[in-house]
Amino acid sequence: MRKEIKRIKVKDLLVSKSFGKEVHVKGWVRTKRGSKKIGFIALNDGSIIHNMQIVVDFPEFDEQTIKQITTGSCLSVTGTLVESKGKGQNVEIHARHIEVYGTADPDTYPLQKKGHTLEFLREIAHLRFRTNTFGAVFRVRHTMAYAVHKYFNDKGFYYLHTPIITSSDAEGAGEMFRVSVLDDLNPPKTPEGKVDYEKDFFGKETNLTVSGQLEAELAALALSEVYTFGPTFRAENSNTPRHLAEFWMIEPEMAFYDINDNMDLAEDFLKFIVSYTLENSPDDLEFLNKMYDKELLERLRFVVEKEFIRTNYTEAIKILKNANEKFEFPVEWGSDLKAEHERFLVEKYYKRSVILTDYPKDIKAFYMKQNNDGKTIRAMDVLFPRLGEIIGGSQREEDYDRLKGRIDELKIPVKELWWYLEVRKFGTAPHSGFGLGFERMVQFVTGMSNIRDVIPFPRTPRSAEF
RNA sequence: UCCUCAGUAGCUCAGUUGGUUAGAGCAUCUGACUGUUAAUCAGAGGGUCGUUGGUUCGAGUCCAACCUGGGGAGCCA
Repeated sequence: MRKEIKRIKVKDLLVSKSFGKEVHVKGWVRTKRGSKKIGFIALNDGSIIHNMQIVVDFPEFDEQTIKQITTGSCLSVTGTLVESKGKGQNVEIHARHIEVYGTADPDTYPLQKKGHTLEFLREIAHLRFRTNTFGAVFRVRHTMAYAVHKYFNDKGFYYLHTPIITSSDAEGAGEMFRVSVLDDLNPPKTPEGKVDYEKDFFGKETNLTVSGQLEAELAALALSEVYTFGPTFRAENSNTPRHLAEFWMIEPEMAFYDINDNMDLAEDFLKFIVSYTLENSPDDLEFLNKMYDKELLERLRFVVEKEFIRTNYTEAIKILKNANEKFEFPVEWGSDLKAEHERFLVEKYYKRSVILTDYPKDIKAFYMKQNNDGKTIRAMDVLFPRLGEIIGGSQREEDYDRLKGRIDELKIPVKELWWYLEVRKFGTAPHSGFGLGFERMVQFVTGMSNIRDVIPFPRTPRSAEF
C-alpha cells in the first residue's frame, strides 16, 4: 500500500517552488495531447482558471489507464513537481502514478476542447461548470457574494433572513408564485364557489416572496442597519436576457438614513463590490475580458473611479425633451422612463453612472416618502451602462398618516399590512433602503450578456431543468 | 405577451431560381510522430435537414401551425 500524500490544489501548486518534490493533485482532464512516447494532460480542479500540465511518459504506464484518460475524465495524479521545459506554464508534474476516478466516454461526453456557444452550454448546465467560462463566472459570483457580506458586516449591518413564504402582496412588485398544499384537482371551496384558502396549510393564501423589504424595515427600526440577501421570485412572463423567475436580491434597510445617506451608501456599496472583485478575481476577470468583452476591465475601473452623477427626475425629463434623439416612447413628465431613456442618459448624455431622484409619486411604490410638493417622492434609481436600472430605492414614508393616506388612495388592503403601519405608530424614525438584483450585478461585473449565464440553474418561463 | 431572426452530423456552420447519392471545419475512431500548448499530418465512420400538415412529378429549399433558442420591446431587479 502506497503512502498517500496530501492532495494540493492546482492554484497552490502553480505558485509552488517545491521543485523535485513528490506532489498529489486531483482534477478533470481538459485536453490530452502528445505522441506515442510522451503525453501532456491539462488538468483542472476548479481552484483557479489555469490548468496543471501533467507530463506522462506513456511507456511507463499500462495502456488501459492511458486509454481512459480522455477529455472530461477525472484523475488522481502523483508525481514530481518540476520547472516546465515547455513554454506556456512555469511548473508541471511528471506523473509517477495515475488513478482514473471517473472515465468520460469521448463518443458521448458533450464538451470538446473547442469553444461552445453559451446557448449550447445552457442546455448542459450540469456540465458547464467544467468550462473555463463558467468556472470563471461562478468563482466571480462567489467573490461578489462574499464581498456583499463583508461590506455590510464591516459597516455594522446585520444580515437578516426574511421569510420566503409570505402572505402579503402589498408591494405589488409583480406576479407571485402561489404556495399551497390543497388538492389541485378538487380544492375545498367557499360558499361563493372560490378556493377556500382557510383550509390551506397556513390558513390563508400564501406566495413566494417578491421582496424582503417590508420585513427588513421592521428590523431596521430596532437594529438600525440590516440587509437581506436571499432568493426572490417573480412569476412574470418575462423573456429577456435580464430576467429570471428565481433570483437573488440584496436589500439593505437603514434607520436614520435620509435619501442622501441612501445614495451615498448605494454608490459606495457598488464601488466596493466592483473593486473587491477586481482585486480578488483578477485571473477570471481577465479571461472574461479577453473572451467576451474587451472593454470589461476598463468599464469596471471606470465605475470605481468616477463619481456617479446625481440629478432628479424632472431634470432628466428636461434633458430628454431637449435631446436631439428619436425615442420610440414619448417623454412626458409623469410617465416612467423607458430603457431607451435610461440608456441615453447614462451612455450618451452623462457617460457616467447616474442616480435619479424625486420621481412622480404615481409611478412609484406606496411606501416611498412623499415630498412636500405633493407630486414627487424621495425615490432613487441607480442607472448603469448596458443594464439600465441596477438599484431601486427610496427614503421610506415614516409618517403614519401620510402612509395610511397613500395606502387608502391606492386601495391596498390595510388588513394585510397592519404590522407595517404599526411600526410607524410606535417610535417611528426616518429610514431608507434599496434593492439590488444580484444577478444583474454579476452580469455587469462578468460582462455576460445573458442573465441565464450568471446563475447556476436558471429558472425562466417554461424552463426549470436541473 | 408582442416584434424579429434562426433551427441541417456530437459542436459551429455552408447548401444557388425547388431537381440525381446533403457538404466543410472541429470533435470522435484508426495510423504516424520523444516536449505538446485549441499540437501537427494521413485515413475512416457519422444525417428522420426541429415537429406535424400542406403545395408540387419532385421539398433541406415554398406555405401554415406548433415546439425550441437568440436579439429587441413590455413588465421589472
